[in-house]
Amino acid sequence: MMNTKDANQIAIFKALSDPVRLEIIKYLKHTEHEVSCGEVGKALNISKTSGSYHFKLLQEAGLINARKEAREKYVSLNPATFDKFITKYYKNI
Amino acid sequence: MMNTKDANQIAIFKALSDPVRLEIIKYLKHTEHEVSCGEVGKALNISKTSGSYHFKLLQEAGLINARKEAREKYVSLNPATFDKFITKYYKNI
DNA sequence: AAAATGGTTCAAATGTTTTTGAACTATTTA
DNA sequence: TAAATAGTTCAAAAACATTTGAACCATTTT
Repeated sequence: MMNTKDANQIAIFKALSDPVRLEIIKYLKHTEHEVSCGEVGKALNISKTSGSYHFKLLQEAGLINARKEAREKYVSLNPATFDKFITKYYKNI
Repeated sequence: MMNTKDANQIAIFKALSDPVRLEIIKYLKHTEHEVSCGEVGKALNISKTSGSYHFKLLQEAGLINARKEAREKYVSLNPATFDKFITKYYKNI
């Protein structure tokens, strides 16, 4: 009764159901272009350890794109997932 | 940074981020017409206590409509919330 | 080369959600 | 009227998610 698709859907909904992660998503939505995890963390007052944890979850859910360049990790929203997934989910449930 | 709107959104995403509740939502999506909590619980093998808990959360998130008739409680999907909310959220984030 | 910076990882502590069983209310059936 | 049925509520237990701090790796700056 619980397949891989469901697991993905749940990962996405879980990712979206936390205030910190919602703030991150909002921040990324505003900025449009990619930003470093550090910038986001500072702006939203998240410790780097906690930030690391949340970015990982968002990444795993496919809600953000991440790219590591030397020391820094750059993240940006993956609008495709957020958008497409939701509509798709509602149609195929 | 966290308003009432956010709280509602989070309640909805939380509601959708649990396997049991997703099963319930799927069940309601299939049946189209209203069904009793007992029927759903039996079909999905959820204890009545646990069912009561999950139906309450879904209700509070506005994802289902519930109506009590004598002993039984009848529930049905509230497609408006599921549908409308998601699109709205993505546009106004 | 040393110190600083940006991130990750780990384990422990803390916090939140979910499940369970017992006790309960209200309604229906025998 | 007694027993059964449909749900709810409560508190405890179990499970899961999040935060914290210390230690770490790699890169950049001094």
